[in-house]
Amino acid sequence: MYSMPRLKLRSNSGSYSKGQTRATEILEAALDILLDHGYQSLSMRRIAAACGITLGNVTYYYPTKDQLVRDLLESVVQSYMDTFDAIRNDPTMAPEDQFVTVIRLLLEDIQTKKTTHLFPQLWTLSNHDSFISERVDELYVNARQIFNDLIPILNPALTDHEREVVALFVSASIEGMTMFAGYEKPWAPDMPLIEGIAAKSLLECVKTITADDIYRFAPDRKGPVLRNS
Amino acid sequence: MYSMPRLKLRSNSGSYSKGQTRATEILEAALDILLDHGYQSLSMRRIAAACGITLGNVTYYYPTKDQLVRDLLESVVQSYMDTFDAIRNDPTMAPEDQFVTVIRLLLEDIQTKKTTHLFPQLWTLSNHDSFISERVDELYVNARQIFNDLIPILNPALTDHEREVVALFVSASIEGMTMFAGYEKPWAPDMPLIEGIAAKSLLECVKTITADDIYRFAPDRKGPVLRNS
DNA sequence: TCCTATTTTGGTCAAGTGTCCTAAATTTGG
DNA sequence: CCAAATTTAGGACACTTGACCAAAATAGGA
Repeated sequence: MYSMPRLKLRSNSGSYSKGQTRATEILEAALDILLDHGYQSLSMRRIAAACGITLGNVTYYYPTKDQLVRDLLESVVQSYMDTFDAIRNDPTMAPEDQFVTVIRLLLEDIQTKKTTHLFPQLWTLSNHDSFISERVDELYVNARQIFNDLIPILNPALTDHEREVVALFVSASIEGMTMFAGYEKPWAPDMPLIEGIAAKSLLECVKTITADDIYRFAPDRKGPVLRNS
Repeated sequence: MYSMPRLKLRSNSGSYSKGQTRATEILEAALDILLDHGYQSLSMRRIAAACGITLGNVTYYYPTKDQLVRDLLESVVQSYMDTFDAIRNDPTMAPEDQFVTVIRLLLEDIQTKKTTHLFPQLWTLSNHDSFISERVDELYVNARQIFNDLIPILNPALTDHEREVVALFVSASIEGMTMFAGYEKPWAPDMPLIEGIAAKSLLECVKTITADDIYRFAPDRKGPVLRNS
């Protein structure tokens, strides 16, 4: 099983060893507050208190709150990306089984407090902060990569663009479960059933979907401009 | 086409006509700020400024910010519920066409600024506010009702519980598109293609899914406790 | 018109926020 | 062990926030 580290930070702050650990300690505390009490409650003083240090000490490592949040976000994103890369570079099963396994892995991760509480925050912040928006986009591009690798094997007839939209649909479908079957959500007990439905439905989708299905509601054209068949 | 009114408020505040309009004016302004600048920026003073009135005047109608936010949420939820009810009580098409039409309607609504910016906020607030959590849950129960009505027609073999989980999967899948193909999101231009994929995939899912598929990953039992066949 | 209930103003209050600064304490390499 | 670099403490600053209150202005029915 793949486990997601909480944070993966390439911290440049601190030349003494104490400074290194302190810098990560601050980000860990900030993440805890973010998950447990929301972005509203994330203040420099609260972070300092959680670390048992002084406000001035926090600002020594992260002069502005904006910088702290950005470093935190980058660390979080990096930890997810590392996991995705590990999965993608693991050549084991048949494509269909790989596809189903990844879906189940993502649905399992959704059930963690970290993912259930963090990602809606990121989606919200993305709407009004371009820096966060760009980082989150990068993360999802990386997350979809594995689907973009597998779909051409399962359904060679699709064009590149069609495949990317299908990969987006699969990924977004899974993300949509977060608010309903995530950590302590009403449908969390039914996650095993949801996994079964998602595995069957999404695998069937990528295997049998055709350009006719995809462009059924496209207003201006009945098919793609270019086909690579 | 069904249009979603911005707010549907059963305001009890104000006995004079001026008070009635003022109370709605305040909620409208609050919603605008919430959509345009996020919950962070939603302050009593900013609301007052947007209405061109005094801070004290806002607190006269909504003594606490908490009360204002709750009234706003109830009004927003009510506006969506009214729309869902209208759709459900509209007996027009064949079940399959109804199913596809509802999916497309929801995906269209996702593309509005209101829905794209409001719902991630609600999901976030739900994680740390039980009042908001309960209201949002109510809203989604109402939203899934139409799927729970249609699925038994399209697939009579499912038990009540299986049908409800399938309805959840369909609804959650659609919601998941919000962050990727919503208002001004990267995949918004591909929404027509996503509609085609969703319509084909989700209709196929509800028509062909079996208990064997659903319980494929359920650890303790191979099938439901009770079948209503 | 007048009188009462409602609406609006303008201000104060304490609490909390991010940022900045100086001096003390601590760590580390030579 | 010492000196330089780093880390920490503590405080101050200007600012925003939600809540509160008394008095003035307005609205609407009699």
